[in-house]
Amino acid sequence: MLVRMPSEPFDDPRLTAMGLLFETVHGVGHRCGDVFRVPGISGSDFDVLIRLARSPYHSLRLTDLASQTSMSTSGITRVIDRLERAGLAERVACATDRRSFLVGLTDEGGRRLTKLVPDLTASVDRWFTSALSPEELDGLLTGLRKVRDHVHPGATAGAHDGCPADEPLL
Amino acid sequence: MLVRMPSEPFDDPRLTAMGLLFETVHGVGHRCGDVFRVPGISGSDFDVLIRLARSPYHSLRLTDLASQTSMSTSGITRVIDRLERAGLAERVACATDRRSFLVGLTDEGGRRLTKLVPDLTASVDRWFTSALSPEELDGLLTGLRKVRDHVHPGATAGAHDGCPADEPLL
DNA sequence: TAAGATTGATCCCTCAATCTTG
DNA sequence: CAAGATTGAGGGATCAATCTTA
Repeated sequence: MLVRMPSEPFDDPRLTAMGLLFETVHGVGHRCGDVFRVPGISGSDFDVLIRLARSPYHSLRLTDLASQTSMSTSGITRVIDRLERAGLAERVACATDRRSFLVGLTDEGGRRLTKLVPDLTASVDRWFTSALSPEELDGLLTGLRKVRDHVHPGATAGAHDGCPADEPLL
Repeated sequence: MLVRMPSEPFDDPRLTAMGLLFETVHGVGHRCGDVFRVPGISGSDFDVLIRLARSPYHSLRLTDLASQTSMSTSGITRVIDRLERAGLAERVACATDRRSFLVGLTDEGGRRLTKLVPDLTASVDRWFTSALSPEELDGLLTGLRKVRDHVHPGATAGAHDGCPADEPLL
């Protein structure tokens, strides 16, 4: 205990930069999370829902959801279990590959999302984007985009390439 | 299923900005996390260890760790349980307030951290800071700092104000 | 053999309730 | 009563193993 240690390596600017990055999202998540945590939806649930809403025919394969969200396939399985149990999404067997499932947004899922998004947008504005000038925000987003592409190429993976029909599910 | 929905509210730039923020940290965490995950240290464990290392006398109160890290006091209790079990930190009863504990870094904890940090710094450099030009990084950090201060004032809380002795623990 | 999905075990965190001390 | 810390219950994520299909 109580070793006298050179604090230099612990104050490396790259380390503090990472610390800042984590503290910031943690804080933003904490502030904005209440919006969907109240109606019993987790952050991952919301992430999946909005990705479905933005996809053609409101559907994606489980695998594509996994790679887009950087979650394990196991994790996605459980998210969809929850959403299906809540009636917000549903699995549809893939016509061209019998190993695979598409996940589609239900009407109720769409309604819930539509109800939720304005509040969330306001909250994000309140706690994140409005804290910066347009120039500052632009600088931040440019940096983020570049880092994101560096650590996670394929963030937009599976936007309907192989299996999923380019036709409505039903 | 398959409602035709206006995708406009779902593509609100503030929402995509938040999505980008989350994707980025998630990606960076995933890339750099192996450095400490391998020797069986979680992200929160590391966060606590390095905060201790940076504090005077390598010690902080549980409560202060909680507010600095934005974790619940319960969460901090369990982190310290793990670190104590691993011999990397130890509780010391607070002399001036018998409800409170200081947590101090052990010699072994200091060694482990010293061993870990260079690898981590290299990994952060590899996956985060080196992806940007100095100007871009500067813009990113400026924005982050501003948002962080907005959502989480008191990030530096408890840097020895009340209880903790301004003297060595032992 | 590999890809898509699921299951069981386990880890980490939070909330609510509780105990002790100020 | 308020503050510091701990405990039990429960949610959410991962890994490794497994099953089915390509």
